[in-house]
Amino acid sequence: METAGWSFAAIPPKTARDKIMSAASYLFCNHGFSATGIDAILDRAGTAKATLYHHFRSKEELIAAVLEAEGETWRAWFFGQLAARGGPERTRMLAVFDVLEDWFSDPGFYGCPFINAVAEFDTGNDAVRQAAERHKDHLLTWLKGQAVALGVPDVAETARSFAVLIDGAIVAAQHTRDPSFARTARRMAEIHLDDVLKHRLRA
Amino acid sequence: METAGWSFAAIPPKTARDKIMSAASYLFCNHGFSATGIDAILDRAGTAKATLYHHFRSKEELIAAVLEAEGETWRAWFFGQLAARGGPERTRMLAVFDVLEDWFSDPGFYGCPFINAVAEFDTGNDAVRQAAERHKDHLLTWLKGQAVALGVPDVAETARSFAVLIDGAIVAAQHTRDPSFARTARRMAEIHLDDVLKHRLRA
DNA sequence: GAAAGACCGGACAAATCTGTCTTGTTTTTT
DNA sequence: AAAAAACAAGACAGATTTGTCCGGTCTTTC
Repeated sequence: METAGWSFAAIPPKTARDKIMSAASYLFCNHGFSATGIDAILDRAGTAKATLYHHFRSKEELIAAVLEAEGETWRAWFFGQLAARGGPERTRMLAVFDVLEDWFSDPGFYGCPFINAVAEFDTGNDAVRQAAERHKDHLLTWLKGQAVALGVPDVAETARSFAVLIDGAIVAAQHTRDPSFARTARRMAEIHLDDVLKHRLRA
Repeated sequence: METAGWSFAAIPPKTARDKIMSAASYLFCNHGFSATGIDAILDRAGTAKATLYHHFRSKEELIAAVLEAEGETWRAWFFGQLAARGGPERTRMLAVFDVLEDWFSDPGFYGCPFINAVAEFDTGNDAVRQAAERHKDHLLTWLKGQAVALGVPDVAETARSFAVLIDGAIVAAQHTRDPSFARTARRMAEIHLDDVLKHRLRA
């Protein structure tokens, strides 16, 4: 059904644990975490309830496992796509928005699981918030590395700017189902880099 | 407790209907829509269950009413803040990010209710998605009006760019609890305006 | 070949969910 | 003052929730 490769739900499941993870990923991400019941996951996975509670102590632990797996799968796909693209440093850094557009264009695109999870649980759920923070740290680290390679004067601020653009593009694309918001974000990233690198030449 | 004025939950409730709306706003926005039960709303509101179902046919209708009221209250606050700020056109358009920073700085800030609602329900819930679209249309209309007043060549693209920056700043501030992402977004808005207006001078 | 673990199917418990209904009191309107 | 609407308090129904447990089957591993 889905062959995009950025969702854990798309990985062909072999063991019962994988079947549960795959079904839970799909349902959590498409219908929400609270709204998805254990029974619905079991139905979709075709497994027994005892099997689920053998592998996961609670629904909360299953949610954490799904978020972890979704993040890992997505990052492997995302950074893999980035690594496959060549060109000068600047082009490779801006390529994040080209890869984002591919992501947005998938018919099964449901936004960022971490953004969605924080939005749903929000106040008081530190486990979810910390998982989202870890995920975003991976991205920020990569962005900082690229910024350093580019010779950007304020590395942290450039990484923050890219993070804002990425989050904004994700949310806008999720709401409108219009993948071209990735290009809108890309244009702003371009002029941001022009701006900070121009200032560097002046100094 | 909360005096910020941008949340419906902060309006002093008088009638039982308002008490229900206020309690529902707070709980929905802070603990999630699905996770908040009718009984929890009743407890917080101090009203009877029959009263709730006298005013709202179902929980779904209550959610819709809360979203509508939250949107209306927020827009009244937001555009009121913007209207109170003077200065040249450019400054007033960029002031959206100053007002956003005030919003982010409130201890009770829980993100945008519409972003959170779409994130939670996502697939298949057109009512929520359309409510979010209506809300965002208000903002886009205002942004386009400002862009026209500024003499921006591509009004639609500038409005889209601002929308991406606004959504991105909201999400980043919600995740990190760091209001200064509004300033990061503002800087990119500045250079975006510089860029499009410079091109206009060239032509 | 035997032991161990993974898995199925479903009953079961206890709590919680949304929504209805009844009875009676308070408030507002006419 | 009388009629009408709003509200409180809570019982109740029916469905659904998470999580446990039991008995039997299959597959892997040593």
